[in-house]
Order: sequence, then C-alpha cells, then structure tokens
Amino acid sequence: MVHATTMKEIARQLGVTVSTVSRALQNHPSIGLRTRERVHELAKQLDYVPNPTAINLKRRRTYNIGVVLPALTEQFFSMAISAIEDVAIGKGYSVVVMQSRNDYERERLAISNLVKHGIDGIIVSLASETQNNSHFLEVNKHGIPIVFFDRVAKNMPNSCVYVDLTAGAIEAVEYLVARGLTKIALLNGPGTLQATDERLKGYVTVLNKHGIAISRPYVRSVNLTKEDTAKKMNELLDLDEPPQAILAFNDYVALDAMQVCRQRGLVINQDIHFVSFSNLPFCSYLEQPPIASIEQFPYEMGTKAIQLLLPAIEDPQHYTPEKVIIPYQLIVRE
Amino acid sequence: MVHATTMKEIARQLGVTVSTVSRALQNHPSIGLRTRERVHELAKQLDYVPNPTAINLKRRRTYNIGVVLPALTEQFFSMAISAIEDVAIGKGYSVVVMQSRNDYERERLAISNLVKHGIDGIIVSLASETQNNSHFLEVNKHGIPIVFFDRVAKNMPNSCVYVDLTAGAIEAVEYLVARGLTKIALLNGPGTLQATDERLKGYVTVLNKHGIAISRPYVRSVNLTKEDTAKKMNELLDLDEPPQAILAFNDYVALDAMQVCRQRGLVINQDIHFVSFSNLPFCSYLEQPPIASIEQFPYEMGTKAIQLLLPAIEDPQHYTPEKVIIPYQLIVRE
DNA sequence: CTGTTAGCGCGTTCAA
DNA sequence: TTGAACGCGCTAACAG
Repeated sequence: MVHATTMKEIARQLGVTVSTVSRALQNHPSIGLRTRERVHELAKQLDYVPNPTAINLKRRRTYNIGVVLPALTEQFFSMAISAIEDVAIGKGYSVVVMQSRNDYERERLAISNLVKHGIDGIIVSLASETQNNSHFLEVNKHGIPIVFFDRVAKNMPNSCVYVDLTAGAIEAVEYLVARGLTKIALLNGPGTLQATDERLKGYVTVLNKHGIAISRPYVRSVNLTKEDTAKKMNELLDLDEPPQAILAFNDYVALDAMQVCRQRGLVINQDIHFVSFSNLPFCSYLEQPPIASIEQFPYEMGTKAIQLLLPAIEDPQHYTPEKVIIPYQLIVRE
Repeated sequence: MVHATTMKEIARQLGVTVSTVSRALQNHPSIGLRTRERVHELAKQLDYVPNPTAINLKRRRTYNIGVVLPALTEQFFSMAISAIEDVAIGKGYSVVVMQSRNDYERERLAISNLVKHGIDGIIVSLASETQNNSHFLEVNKHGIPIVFFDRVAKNMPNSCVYVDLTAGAIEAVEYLVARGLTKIALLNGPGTLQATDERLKGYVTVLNKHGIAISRPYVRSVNLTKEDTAKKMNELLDLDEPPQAILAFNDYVALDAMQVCRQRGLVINQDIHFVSFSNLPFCSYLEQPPIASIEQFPYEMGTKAIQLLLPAIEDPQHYTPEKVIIPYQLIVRE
C-alpha cells in the first residue's frame, strides 16, 4: 500500500491525541460522544483500516495457521484444507498453505518458512519420504503447537487425528474374501508411513484368519508416483499366478494401477477387482470404479485437527495433546 | 508460544545493547568479531527466532499474499495455487487461501477478511455469482494491488491473466463439425462470468460460418452445481432432436453431464460426444473421456498472476496493470 | 566498534 | 473526558 491512513493521521487532523482516537474507535465509554462521532466519521472518510501487524505485535499472535501437506491437488487434502479454513476463519484466523510434494527437504523447508514467517500453530500431514522428526522437534522447542492429521508422525508427543486403518483394511479384505476372491495383492504405500504399516497389519490379519497363505510377491510398496505404481502393478500381473484383487493404498494408486490393467487388456471388476482407501468424489465418475473404498472423512479430520490446535494456541498451559481416531466407513459400490 | 526469546534477552545476558545484538545478528561489518560470535552463539543456544511481526511492522509489509478462488477441490484451482505458492515462497512470501464457493457473499467476506488480516496483495478468480465489483474497488482504494486470473472481472483497471476462450471455443467447435457432428449443444456457465460470454461467442461464430442454424434450446447455462448440470442435460436429451455433441463449460460440467447420459443408457463417444474446457489430469483415468478438451494451463496462469502481482507490491509507483492472455491448446484424445 | 535515540502503529496505564 | 508516556520486538540514523 502506498500510504495507508493511521490513527496518528486522524489524531492530527482532529487536533487530539492518538490515544483518544484509539479509544474512540473501540467505543471506550470514557470518550465524549462528540469526539467519538468525529473520530468515526473521519476514519470512515479516510478509509481507515487498523494495521493488523501492529495489533498482532501487541497481542503476540499472528492469527496465521500454517498447514503443510503433500499435495493440494489431491482431493483428499484439499477437502481437509477446506474444513480447516472454515473453522479457522470463524475464529479469526487465516490459513497459510505449504506443500511438501512428498519430499522430505521440501517439508523441512516449508516448516522452517512458516516459523520464520510467523504462525501461531501448524497442522501437518507427513510427506511420504519423511523419516525423521527433527524439524518438528525444533518447532516444539519454540513452543509452537503442532497437530498431525491423517499421515501422522510416529513417536511424537503432539496431538494427532487419524483413522484406524488397520480396522479399515480388515473390513476391506474381509469384503473381498466374502466375494470369493482369495488371491489378493496389496499395493501399499512407502514404508516410512505409519499408515502403510497399519494397512499391512489388517491385510495380514484377515488372510491369516482365513488360512490363506501370504505370498511375499503379493505385497508391494509404491512411492505414490504414477510411474512407480505402474511398475509395481506390472510386476504383479507378470507373476505366474497374478492376483484376482488388489487392495490399494488409496484411490490414486488404484486409478494408476487400473490404467495399467486396462492397457494390458484386463477388464476391471471382472478380470481383476480393486478396493482402495479414500473414496474420493471423482471416483463416482468412473464407469468401472473400485468395487469398494474406505471413506476416511477428510472434512471431519480437518475439522478435528483445527479444533485440537486452537486450544493449544489460545490456552497453552491447560493444553494436553490428544490422539483422536476418526471412524472410517467401507463404501461398497455395487 | 509461551515465551520466545528476544534480542532484549540476549542483550541482557551479554551485557550489551539491543542494537548491538541486532547488528551482530545481521553480520553488520562494524561489529567486533568477538561480540558477533558471542551473540550468535547465545542466540543459537537460546533458540532465538526473530519475531516476524515486529520486522513486518517496520518493513510495512506482511509478506502475505491472499488468494481467493471458487473451490480448492477443483483441480484447476489447486494447480493454479501450487504455481502461485512456488513463486511466492521463492520471493519470501506466503500464500493465504480463501474459498468463495462461488458465492458472492463469501467472496466479499473473504476479501474483507484478508484486508483485515493484513496482506500485501490479492489474487482472485471470481465466484460465479459475483455481479458487482464494489468489494474490489474498496481494496483498490486502500492501495492494495489485485490481480485477476481465469475468471476475471469485467471493467476493472487491475492486471489480469486469462486465456482466449473465444478462440478456444472456435477451435473446439470446428473440431466437432469436422467430425461431421452438427447438432451441437452448449452447456455454458453462468451469465455473470465473462468466460461464459466468450465461449458463446466462439460457439456462435463457428455455427454461423458453417451455415448451421443456432437452436435456442441448445444453449443452456448451468450454475456449476452437479444438480443444475444434470437438470439441463436432461432437458437437452428430452428435446425432439437431442444433440449429438456437447460443448461443456469445463470438465466438471462435462463429467456431470456424461453421468446423466450413461444413466439414460447412452454410450459416450458413440451416441453422444463431449468436448470441454480445462483438460484436467483426472480425465485420463476415464475409460470414455471427452474426445477433446481445451487445455488452459492453470500452472502457467498462476505463475503469471503472481509475477504480475509482485512488482505491484514491491514497486507501486512504476507499476502499470497488464492484461495477459495465455495461449490455450486443443487436446484431442483419440 | 558500540551505545543512545527514535520510530513503525497500536493499546493501555497513570495522571491530570 | 482527555493527554502523556510506555511498551510490543526490531531496525537504523546519529553520536561518540
């Protein structure tokens, strides 16, 4: 801005003190009706807008909340952001977004930028490649609260909110088995994510329960890029005994894998079946979507995350971190 | 934060002045090597982080850039945001997002919140329901620069960046005609958007050129909700002479309309053909995508938008608004 | 080389 | 009812 009008300017033009203007603007009772009116009038006339930076400096807050997540273009995360934003705005906060692109260094940089830039708290969903928590510990040391959501960090004392993916995976695999599909492969995420472990655990549990031998080549990790997913899916199809069904880490992995299948002439939901996590809205546009998906309620997760963060910001002393588990839901499509 | 360490604290512990500390920290040449080292050492030891709010107060900047757009969950916009963020971060700015949800009041509120919250500039893509520009004029009055992108406002003096949709529509409709499809309907956006006029103009131009009569019932506006699109698509199919092809406002409209067609037993790309705008990545997952789409390069648009905004922030005097047109590209899928 | 002083815009206590 | 003075945390012109 070229030169915004300040209280000082109003005071000067009215021949009063800045403190009088200050009080008049906040309708302090001890200000004469006449002066108050004159101040308000001139303020409006000069398009006076209080300088938020100055106010923040006094309040010792920025009213900025940082959100770091893998990719905004993934609908799961943009939905979560929407939820965070809705709550934040209602409480007078703004949301600053940063994307890690699943890259550790970028995540580290994003966190550092946020702290340098000034935020009152941070909400994070981990990059798939993040292996250590030093950057988060640093933030904790500064007394800036963090809440993890969905892709949460292991062994961190902060609040976090996530769904019970093991239970979700169990229900998903049970569903496949109930449909008579027993050659089930797992296209899992990167080993760095807790979410990957949880899916695996559910997968193993069900197969064991039904006495189905677990074939090592059936379990593969992808790094969440399209290329890697294609590679791993091709490997699965090249096996002597290719799987009848795939449990995919999420809808994006499922879609990329399904594309490979189609290219190889397989008919989805006939030659091969998919079940995945996320239940993203755009799957409803597919002619042959995964037969089932675990809804993870990103909106609810985002809402809960910010609801955990705000008290940590506004009343740090009485704040104790919480682990919140959001219920999942198996959505069957046919 | 409970109690961050300040320069004052460092100064106290070292028995020097705050200004000495300040200069030492920025490696001012006129500071004794010894003191400089002691200051840096203690700063690190006490986990000193400069208070950005105080710095911003002096610099008279917030280093925050506000972005207001219809919906983050639309991939077109999340891609644009990614671009904006990439450039912004490189220049030391952070991005604050607000969504209008295509609602005028929400857009108005978002703008007002941004100004109250403190931002150095704003990038906007209009809500479909926005009919007047008073809230933007207000911002202009405060000397805060605005750049419009994609859905730009009519009759505003600010910079803006958009694609030549008329030319795009022309090429798209020509493509349909060349394929022998002449009964072409237009599922257009809301009349409030300039982008809607432009598509219509292109549509009319081509039909006129080929001497194809324009049937009024073939041209419909949708408000960009799934329900309205379904309603209008059904109306088109209920006509005595239903269209062979649809030019859709964007991929979301196309997808919603295609869903209706499938439900009514039509085979996409056989009984009816679609061409749309945006060319969103997820269309590549469809078995029967629109046969062609106008790529609008959201990443390039976002990049250009912030490149127009930053000079306006950093050197207001020498800044003159620009209208930038990004080239489109017709992507043919088969 | 370092301290003193002033000021960014605002809120607030203490006097008058 | 209003003014004077101080402080939030930091930078910078001026002095020594």
